[in-house]
Amino acid sequence: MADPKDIFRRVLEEGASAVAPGTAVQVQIERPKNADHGDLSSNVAMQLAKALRRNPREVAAAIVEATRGPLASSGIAERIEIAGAGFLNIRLKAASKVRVVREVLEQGARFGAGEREAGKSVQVEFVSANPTGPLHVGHGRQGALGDAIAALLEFQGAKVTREFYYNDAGAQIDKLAWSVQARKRGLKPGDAGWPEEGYAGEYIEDIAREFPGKAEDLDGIRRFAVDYLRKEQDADLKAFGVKFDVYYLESSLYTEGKVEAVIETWTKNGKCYEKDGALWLRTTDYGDDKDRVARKSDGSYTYFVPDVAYHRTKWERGFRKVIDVQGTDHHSTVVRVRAGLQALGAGIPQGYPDYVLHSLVKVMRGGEEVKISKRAGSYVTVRDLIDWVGRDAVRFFLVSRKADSDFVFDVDLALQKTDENPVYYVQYAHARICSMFASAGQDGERLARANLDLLAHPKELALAQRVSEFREVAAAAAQEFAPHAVAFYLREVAADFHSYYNAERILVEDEALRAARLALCAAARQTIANGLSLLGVSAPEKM
RNA sequence: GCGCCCGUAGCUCAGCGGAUCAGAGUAUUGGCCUCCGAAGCCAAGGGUCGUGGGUUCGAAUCCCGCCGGGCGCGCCA
Repeated sequence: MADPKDIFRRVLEEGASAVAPGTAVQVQIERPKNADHGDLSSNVAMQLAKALRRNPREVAAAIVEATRGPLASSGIAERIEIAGAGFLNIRLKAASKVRVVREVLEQGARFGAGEREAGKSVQVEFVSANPTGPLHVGHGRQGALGDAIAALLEFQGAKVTREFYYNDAGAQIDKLAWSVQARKRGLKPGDAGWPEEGYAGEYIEDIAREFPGKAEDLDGIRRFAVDYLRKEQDADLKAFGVKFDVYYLESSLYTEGKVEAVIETWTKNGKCYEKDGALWLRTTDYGDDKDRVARKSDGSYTYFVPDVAYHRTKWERGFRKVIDVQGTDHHSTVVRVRAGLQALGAGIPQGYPDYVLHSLVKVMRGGEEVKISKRAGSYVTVRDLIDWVGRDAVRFFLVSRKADSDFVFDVDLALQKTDENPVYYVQYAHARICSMFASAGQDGERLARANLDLLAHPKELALAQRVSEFREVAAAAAQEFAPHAVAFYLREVAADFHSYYNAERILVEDEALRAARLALCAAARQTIANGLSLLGVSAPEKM
């Protein structure tokens, strides 16, 4: 509540309703980049001017008049200034900028947390790789994104389930088994007798070599290969720092009759019809371009039926908010799955589930693109990236761009210029502050008692204000499923700290001033640690 | 051909429910370690925000066309 931004907003809301009774306006507050425009700014006068058909500056003047009293009693600023076309700017008093430091020290790891999703049961499904090969960089992007989105929602009070869904019995698995069998028999990709669309990767050879049974034992090979690859994926995820609460097997949807049940419900609702020997679902009733086959003429189901059955379980398990993190190559399934859920007539909302689709990662090496495909034999794996640049760098890097932007991972650059990865810049700020405390001593009592009014240097006030932005950054990132906003924000906190550190000595002789400065630095450190934690990146005390 | 996404500095990318939005990093150039960590700081140059229209007092941001790129468009998963 002590956030000056909220106070300013309330003051302006009162002012706006005094000047223009009955006019509904959403007051927007910005933080101007240009210091000449004060610390907080609003264009509410321009918005009202439109509704009132009056000159924006006149409206602004009226608001200034109406808010004089409330602003003074709020104590956050001396006065409102009118600028430009009618902007309302205020300069915050140092005391109100710096107050956040005490809150950070009190709240610790909880600083920045919100209640937007309090009490909600949320599920984030991501990675969901089939056990047919090692995880590739696309899975890495999903892992980094999904885990960060889950953490952001938890930070807003949600109870989050991280879920991994995989196909353990379909045609892909058959191909896997045949490929291993062929390898076991000494065949190589391209040889006569090599399975069509078989997996060519070297890991197939590894599995074949380690399989203790005979090449004729296809079922045994299948079980062994799936088990082998599941373990490998688990190890990769562990190295990546991602943990799942639930692994959901597609095969269970069949064995528990859930796929059949979906067809029954659709049929009962009159959403199916027979044509050309197949059973079709009227997805066009829900915005699809054309109807889709649900049960093929050979009696088997198309993939989206179990997909719908799976999402039905999400709804039935009580998840009212579900986020699926997938590559954009899956975007055509969005409409289909949603349509299928609508056709169940269970009251599932139209926009259920939410999707975060990320563009596929393009890996460049030696100036050439490395093709990413499970079916191709050679692709860059998550494990490769971790080995090359380290877990922290991979996670920070993969999450520091918005999901739908094209992503070029230049392996050579990552290899050669490890030190220039943004993650080190942020971690360095954290380590630097830790280093100061190593020489100054950790004394929470002294920090808590520090007289924050001694902080008056512009860079101190700038850092304090930056720290106070963390709450809204975390809240917005959670709402928009956009962890990259946190990554960008952390760079700014680090920049403000580094700049301050170079401009002013922190460990000064004056004990009171030193305590105040250390308190500010401790707040910055806590903010960086909290932010990095959301991204699954460590905050090292030494580097 | 249709659908979705993208096009912002040499490069990698933020900003996109309009105004105080022309930004960051990197690269280039020039400064800063007898002093808390130089993995840092300070400064400079660099962009008609793909393009042409439209809406608006005001558009990188909203709408339409076009150009360029990506991904989908199966009784594959």
